[in-house]
Amino acid sequence: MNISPKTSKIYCHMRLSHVDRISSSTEACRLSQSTENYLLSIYSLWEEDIFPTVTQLSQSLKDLPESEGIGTSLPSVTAMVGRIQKQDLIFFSEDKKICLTDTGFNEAEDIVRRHRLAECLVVDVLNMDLTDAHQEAHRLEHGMSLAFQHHLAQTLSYPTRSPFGRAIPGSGEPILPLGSLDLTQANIGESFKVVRIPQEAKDLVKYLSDSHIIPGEEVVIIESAETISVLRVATRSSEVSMGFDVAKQIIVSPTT
Amino acid sequence: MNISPKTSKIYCHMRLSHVDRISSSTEACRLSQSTENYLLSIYSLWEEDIFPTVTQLSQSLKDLPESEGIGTSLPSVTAMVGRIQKQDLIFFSEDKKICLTDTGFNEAEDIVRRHRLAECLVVDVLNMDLTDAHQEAHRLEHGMSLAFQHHLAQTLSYPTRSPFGRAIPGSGEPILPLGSLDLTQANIGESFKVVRIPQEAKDLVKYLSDSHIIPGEEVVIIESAETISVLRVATRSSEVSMGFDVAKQIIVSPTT
DNA sequence: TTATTAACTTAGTATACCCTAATTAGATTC
DNA sequence: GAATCTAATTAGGGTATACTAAGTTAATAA
Repeated sequence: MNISPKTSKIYCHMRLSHVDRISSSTEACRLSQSTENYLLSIYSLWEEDIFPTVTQLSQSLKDLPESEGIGTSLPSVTAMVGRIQKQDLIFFSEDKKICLTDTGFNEAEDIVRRHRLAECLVVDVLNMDLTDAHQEAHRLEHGMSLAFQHHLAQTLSYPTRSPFGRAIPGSGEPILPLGSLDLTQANIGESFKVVRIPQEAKDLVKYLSDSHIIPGEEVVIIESAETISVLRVATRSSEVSMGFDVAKQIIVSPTT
Repeated sequence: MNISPKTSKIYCHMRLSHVDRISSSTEACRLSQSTENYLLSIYSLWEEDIFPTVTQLSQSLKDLPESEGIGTSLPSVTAMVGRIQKQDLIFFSEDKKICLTDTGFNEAEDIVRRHRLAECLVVDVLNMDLTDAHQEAHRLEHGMSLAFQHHLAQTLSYPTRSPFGRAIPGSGEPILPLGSLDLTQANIGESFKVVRIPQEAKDLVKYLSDSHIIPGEEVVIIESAETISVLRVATRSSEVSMGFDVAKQIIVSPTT
């Protein structure tokens, strides 16, 4: 099958109204932490227009902080996915891709919101290093009640994006602002505002935040050496280099 | 055996230097949430000079918020206590009372500190209701890293007591200030400062905080009707009544 | 001293996770 | 079309946690 990712999203949602109706029954008890992790991963991939296979999901779970590779063997993931499927949070498309049902999508939005609000908490309130924010949030997210979430959002004046630039579900913010592109696509000499940076790799996050390449800051491409796939970027404070693979993960939008 | 509780505390500590030395070996991985809950309960009881039996512990675990009675059957507690004992966090005294080893005591202090700092967070930073603080903190405590703890303490200007008046371990604060007593022991007409109030029963917490009977506030006993075991107390804003059993749980100290 | 009770343990299960190793299914390739 | 390779599952086991029901032990009471 070869539907474009965007189409798949719509397809996914059309599907679920079916699936969902079949049995959205007994869900009195909260989801397990493991289940929450799975939904978080699946949602994050969905934001990148990816509907993962079991193998891909297993791969992406390995990137989750705190898990340290535990619970990510293929059989474990298969079994876990089976359990989550039984709870009607996900379903398989015909081509074996994992998709969120309506219920699953709502639950995923909730856990992602908690995660990103927690990131705001540790960075904006507790002044912790951006480098640790993702990991800390990942530990905290499971213990955040709905009331806690609301009060936290209020305290933070209803943020719409995480410190890494990820949209907080329910805030009305689009996943990416219109017209945004990754750094490799940005024109040399033009000024761009950083929208989003990667969050998993600690070293990278440290490098970027030290270089003032964080959401809200302005950057200008100075030089793009395609042969060696290195980009040279001017930031507020200095000039830095980065490989294309890293640049691809940095989303910017034109300064209007 | 009939050692007084205070004596027992000392006894306990003398013991552990033995016990601890035997095997303080492999504890690379963090404690399970369940274990943390057990240590929290045992530590809280210890603060009240109680060294619980398995049955008492089972009882006190039922009072923990969020657990909703789950995991508190006698066989479950017996088994769990056995596991925790194997980790050298607790041991049994000759008269079958559960005591913390040195390691266990340190771990317990840590989890209690996290719990009480979390209570400060939800009340002082997020402006949540005192009524919910205990429960919210109980959910959050497990996800708080050491770094998070430190930053939180700093943000809160290193508090020494929880919003309910419980001492935060490591802050140097004594469990109870010298000369403190419970409300039933307070002289009529004298002014006292509230030190500590109960935290578990939500209705009671609501009643007390609505009546301005919270740590730091001043109260005066107006009347003690022993025959009906009812105390009449003047607070900053009004006069309220309470049974002796409740008054016993409210600790005050003389206003010097 | 025996009967009763309270406190605790053991037995026997169940569930939610985790793993490695072996096998099947599906697609690709020769 | 048979060989191969990858993706996914099944097989077989393990741990931590939960339960009910059926003992056991120790103290108390008759």
